[in-house]
Amino acid sequence: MEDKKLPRREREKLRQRQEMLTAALDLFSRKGYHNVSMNEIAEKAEFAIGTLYKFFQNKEDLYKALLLKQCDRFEDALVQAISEPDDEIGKLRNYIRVRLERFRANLPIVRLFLAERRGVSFNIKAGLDEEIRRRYYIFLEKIALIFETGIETGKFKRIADPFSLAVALDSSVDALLLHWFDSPEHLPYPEDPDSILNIFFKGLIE
Amino acid sequence: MEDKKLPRREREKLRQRQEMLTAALDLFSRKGYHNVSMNEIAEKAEFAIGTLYKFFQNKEDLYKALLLKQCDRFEDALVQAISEPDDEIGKLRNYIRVRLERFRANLPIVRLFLAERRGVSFNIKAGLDEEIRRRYYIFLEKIALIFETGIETGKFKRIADPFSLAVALDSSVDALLLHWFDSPEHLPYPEDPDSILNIFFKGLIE
Amino acid sequence: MEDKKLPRREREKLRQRQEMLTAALDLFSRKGYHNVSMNEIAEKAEFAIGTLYKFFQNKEDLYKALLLKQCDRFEDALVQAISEPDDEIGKLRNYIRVRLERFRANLPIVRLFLAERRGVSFNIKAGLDEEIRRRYYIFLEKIALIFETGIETGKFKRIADPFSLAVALDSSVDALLLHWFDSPEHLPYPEDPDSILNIFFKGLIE
Amino acid sequence: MEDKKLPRREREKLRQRQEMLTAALDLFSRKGYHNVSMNEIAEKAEFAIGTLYKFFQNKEDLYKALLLKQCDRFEDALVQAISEPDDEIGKLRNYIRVRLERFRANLPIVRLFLAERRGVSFNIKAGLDEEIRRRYYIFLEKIALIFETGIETGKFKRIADPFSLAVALDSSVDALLLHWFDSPEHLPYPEDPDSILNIFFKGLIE
DNA sequence: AATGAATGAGGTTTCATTCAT
DNA sequence: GATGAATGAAACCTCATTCAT
Repeated sequence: MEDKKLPRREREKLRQRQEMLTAALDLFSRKGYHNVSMNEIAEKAEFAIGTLYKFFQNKEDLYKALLLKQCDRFEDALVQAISEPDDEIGKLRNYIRVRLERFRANLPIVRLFLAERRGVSFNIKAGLDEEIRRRYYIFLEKIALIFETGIETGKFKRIADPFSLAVALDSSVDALLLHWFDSPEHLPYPEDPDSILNIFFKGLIE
Repeated sequence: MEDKKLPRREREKLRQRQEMLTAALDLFSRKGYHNVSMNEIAEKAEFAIGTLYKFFQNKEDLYKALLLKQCDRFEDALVQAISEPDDEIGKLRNYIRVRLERFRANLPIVRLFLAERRGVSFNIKAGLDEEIRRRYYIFLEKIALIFETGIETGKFKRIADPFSLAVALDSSVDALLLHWFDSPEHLPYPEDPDSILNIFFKGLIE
Repeated sequence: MEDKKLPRREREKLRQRQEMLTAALDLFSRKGYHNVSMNEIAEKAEFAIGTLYKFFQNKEDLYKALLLKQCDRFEDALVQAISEPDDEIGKLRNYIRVRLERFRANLPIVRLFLAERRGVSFNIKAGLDEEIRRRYYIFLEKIALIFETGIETGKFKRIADPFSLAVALDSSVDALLLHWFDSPEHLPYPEDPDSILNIFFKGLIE
Repeated sequence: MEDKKLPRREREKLRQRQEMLTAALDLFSRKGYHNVSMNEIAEKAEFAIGTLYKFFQNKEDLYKALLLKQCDRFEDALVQAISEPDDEIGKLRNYIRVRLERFRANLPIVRLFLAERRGVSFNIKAGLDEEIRRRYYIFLEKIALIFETGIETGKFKRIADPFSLAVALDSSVDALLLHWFDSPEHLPYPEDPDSILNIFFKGLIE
């Protein structure tokens, strides 16, 4: 990005911060927040523990920075997926496709998110889960808007309120992908986003 | 139940164990496994720490007992809901209704489950998450069977494979209810199971 | 002994105490003082833990009673061995023979003694080790007396002061027997007390 | 020694480790393994408990390091004592003299060894006692070799097998020195190694 | 600015002992 | 008198955080 414009010192610092976050991400996603020590992270990142604390006030802060950064990347990718000039069905297809890609590339991180989003907000005292849920809600509204538009333009039937549809679709995508990746033997591989979308498009009855 | 038939000593022990589990459930579900200490649980349950260890071999054991017990209760209620002599649509309605009831009564526990079921489950070394996922999978197959039967008897269209339908329905119910309870202002209250079922029944298109 | 004369109640109590001591001896000698719990002893003796505490004020007290009782038995056997109407050499032979018998029958207890007698008096705050060393010293003087008499009657040469001889003989018997029992492959079996006695009788030089 | 050549940091670490071991030795030898807590050791050594654990993985590890280090020092001193160019009698004299010195300087440690070597060794789970007994056995064989050589060169009579002689001599030295130091009033002070050696050299009879 | 040794609060767990029944 | 459930002090050990170098 515009890193080039920063003084060398600043760029160097960003690079170091990045290395710490990368090490932390790997460890957290494999072992969980409480089973990773700051020393472990420092060692993997090849910095002294003191240096780690120069960049992040404490363990929680590091975890928070890590998740929010990943959150950004996911959001960016998904928002782009549903922003491309396409009709509503195309947007939903794009959204599912990007979701699938992200799952494949980042299953460990995805699990971290799900834990924060759904569960007990294990891990952290500060309001990280709040923040993540808030952003998640904002994203869901974007999906809801697709349904809304589709309904208003007559492409979709109004079978439920748009936000509920967004929640249902999104959670189904999550759950189906998790099942596919956890136990591939129970489900056919979703080569095609439509295999998921059809569940909502076709209707079971009539 | 039949506790009355047990000798007084045994009944007393069960009651104590129950009090410990109740205290633990409350704490675990609010703060997460790693942010609750055994001393805290003992104090809340108003027992000495040593007494806690008389009833549960260690912290993990306590957590496991807690979750598996709740798991049993949920399963029983849900299996009963889908076993009543009813047609496929009726079974699904019952299932959603019972789910909703359970959510209302036990939101904290539900969060614990979701954490173990979905992600991370970094909470525990032993294979508790495995066990819970295994049981969850078995339950999903029961739901899948309802779809299967419905399809074979011509009540449902075969818009996707039955297990995928089960996953989608179940995760949607979870997600919708969580949203309803977390932020009631974003969604209409699901007075009627059909408000959820219709998402899958009607079909968005055509 | 004169148990018969005691009232039934008293005899019963003695029998119970005996059972407790037997259980404790087995456990202590196999696992060591600190690796045996009072509950374990109570369970093995088939009494309630409270009953154990009726008989012995605390764990230390139990251990003390146990060791002193065994001490008595050993002493009695050894004192008898050296009291029989025999000359000095015969007495020493008897003494070694009884020692060997005791070793064979009670190696675990013997180890407990040695620990208290030689070592750090691990185990116990109270002066158990003092008491045992005191009694051991008294016994050594009896052995010393044999040497003394033997010297005065011209049977033995005065190659060292009698108490030193007693210490040397006794510790050698201990050490040789321990070696024999621990690693039989390193040493010939002492079929005959003289194989030990000769070390002191014959003299290496001249 | 060559500590001077080590970087300052390393020397500092060694010094700290030494202070911890010294504190631990004093406490263990006075109170026994199970009656000393890690906090106690840390406090006596004037370090935080965490620092103690930086140097030793756990309590057992500390105890082990302590004993094996002392073992080395003793062995070195004794092996040197019997390696000097001297005849067999001279070697034995040297050996007893060094033993006596060590006793005077390190009675507490000696007690720890005796505990591990002789009995119980209930102190520790890991095979520390095995290791110590193994090394002790190897040392005894060196003493036995002196007797063997002395017998073959006609200096000693073959009054018993050489290993038994080694065991008897060594245990007698131990026992006599322990008695001298514990209760000086019972025995003459062994100014001269020969006062012990004569017990084995002269022969009581004939 | 970077380091990493030192810290010590706080976690889990055990077990000798008491005391209400 | 016998019981054994309940107690809680105290043990071992970890790890987030600080600060002198």
